[in-house]
Amino acid sequence: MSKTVEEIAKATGFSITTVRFVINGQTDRYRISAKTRQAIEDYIAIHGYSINHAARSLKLARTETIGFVVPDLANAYFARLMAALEARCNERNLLLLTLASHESPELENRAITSLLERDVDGLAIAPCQSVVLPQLRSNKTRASIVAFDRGYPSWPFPAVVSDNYQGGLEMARRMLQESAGGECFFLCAHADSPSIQDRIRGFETACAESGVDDVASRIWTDANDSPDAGRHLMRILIDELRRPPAAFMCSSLLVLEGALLQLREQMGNIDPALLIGTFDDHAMLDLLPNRIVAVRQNEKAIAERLFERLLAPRDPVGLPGETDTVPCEIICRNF
Amino acid sequence: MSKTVEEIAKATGFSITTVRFVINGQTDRYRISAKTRQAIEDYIAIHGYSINHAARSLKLARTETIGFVVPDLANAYFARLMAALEARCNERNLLLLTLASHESPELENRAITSLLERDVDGLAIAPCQSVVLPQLRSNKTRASIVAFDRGYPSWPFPAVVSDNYQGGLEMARRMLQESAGGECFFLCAHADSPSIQDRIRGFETACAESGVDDVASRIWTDANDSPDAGRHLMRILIDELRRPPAAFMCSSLLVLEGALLQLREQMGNIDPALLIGTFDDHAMLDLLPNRIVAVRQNEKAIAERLFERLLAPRDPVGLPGETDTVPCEIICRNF
DNA sequence: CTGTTAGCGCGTTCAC
DNA sequence: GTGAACGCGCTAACAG
Repeated sequence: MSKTVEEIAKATGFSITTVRFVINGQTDRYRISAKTRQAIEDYIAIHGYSINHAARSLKLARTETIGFVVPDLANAYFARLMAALEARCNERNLLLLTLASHESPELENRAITSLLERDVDGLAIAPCQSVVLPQLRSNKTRASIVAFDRGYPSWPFPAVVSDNYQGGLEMARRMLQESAGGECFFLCAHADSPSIQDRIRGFETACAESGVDDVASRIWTDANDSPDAGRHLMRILIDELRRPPAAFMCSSLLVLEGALLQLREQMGNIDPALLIGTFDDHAMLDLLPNRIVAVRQNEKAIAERLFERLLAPRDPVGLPGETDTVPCEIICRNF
Repeated sequence: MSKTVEEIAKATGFSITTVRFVINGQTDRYRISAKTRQAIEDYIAIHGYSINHAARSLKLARTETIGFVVPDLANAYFARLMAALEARCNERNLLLLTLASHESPELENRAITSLLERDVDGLAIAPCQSVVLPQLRSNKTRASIVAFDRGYPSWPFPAVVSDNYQGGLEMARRMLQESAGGECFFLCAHADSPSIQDRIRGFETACAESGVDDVASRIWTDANDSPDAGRHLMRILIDELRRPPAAFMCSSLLVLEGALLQLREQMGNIDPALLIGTFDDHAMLDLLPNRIVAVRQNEKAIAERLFERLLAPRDPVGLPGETDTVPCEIICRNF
């Protein structure tokens, strides 16, 4: 298997050019005789042909690859996004190169550098920092660059993000409406990220609509997105209230997880009357008896937009960079 | 940014060789003068250097990449495995190319073909079929090939798998011991896969130890691994028993999810006394009040073994292919 | 210490 | 219809 064009040419006795025309299906255009074509096709059917992408890429200065940098694939949202993007890439015979940054600027930079060295044709990044790697800025880089999930204003590239403001707004509205006495807290991790900021603004707007006067006391933030952050936030919230909250929403599933664990640990159980809200949906939420409001991001639509931007020729750096905003879906359970 | 070696040589006035020695840090070995080195380093500090991997790969017939084919990254187990493997690869400056087969033989074949064309140095595959793509068998393929997660006997490559027999055995033992009346059912999806077969054997052994006479009636199987399979299996089980089971275990989290949903739908709620067992652990299981036995596979150890085999030179095909078996961990909740 | 050269496999252009 | 030649950027071997 896996002959090169030259090997096939030698074996069949035809020239490299002829073999190439057959392989590339340009047999009509160059009037290759039917039996020549047949002979070469037969040989390939038996011995196979495997293109050498390194050589092709070197010649064409194009790799047919797309780079994809995500914070964490254990996050179901990013995993689904990757799946959707990979499907698109497959259709166009592009190879998707997925790397994880684990929310570490250093790993993110390594990933980007590595992908640029590999000369990807497009590069989609969910940044975990506001700083932009100089090589990305450079107009020498051929790749179309797109940010997603987090629209840092400092990033001079087009971005594709969920409508986090709308998500926060609608979730908070529903929570405030359902919650006895209109009590609702927001436990926020990774609070410096632009998408979380938008969610907070949505929450604040909903609170204002409902006439909540002390919005600031309703919002509890932590830098890291993790179950530990959720535990911590829930612990200090309970300490402050001297009782469990009647309703709370979380900025991510990880925070929710930690918050619920803390609640159960400290209170002995989770009150089925507790009203829960969370960003990102997860099938396992079905297993809780509580009323739950979940905001689900539309991964397929996001992947679609990303892909379009990735295929488009690279924008000249320096322009503001348009932002595509994709609506979220609100999912309610047990209401 | 991103100059080539030749551009740097031309710009600094030194030869390509000299520039390369500086870049590769072989400046001492070849006694490059300090000021030459400094001049070149200064130039690179300003203008940058980005290696062209396509050219390098073409020359060296080596790409510094590892291919990784998994059924589904939405499965937390594979996502964790990918993370562990990626970490190893990063250490050695290898790029991990991850593709998903979605349990489709066709997509799996596309993925493998694509990675072989890309000339990966190593290729780890969790096969979803017993058939082996001819190109893989061919000794022309340079890559070290390793199977994992599913040890199909027909695959002539080394394999790394969890000790599914032990996992099934220990989980079943614990379940039978805890369950009132020793009742325990096993809901199995993707039942034709070798790893599931091993889990079933473990279950059967534990049943035999406990003197269960009608083991066959305890095992319920489905071809696909999905929540729908879980729902279906639970529905026919309840139909058969004319009551919910006292204890059951599932071959995957997806099956568990479906089974619990079905249970709640049909019974109105999930009895907190229900004893649950499942393969693969998930943090969200913490949220259930039930006693739960979960088998957690050791992703880090598996990634380690995979990586070793991947780095080893390719085995001549035809040999049986050794199998590395990695023990699982049993996690008990609420006991 | 530094420079020159050949060739990896492919796509393209031009000549027969 | 077919063949030959060049060059993409890099590495390695050898020649100073």
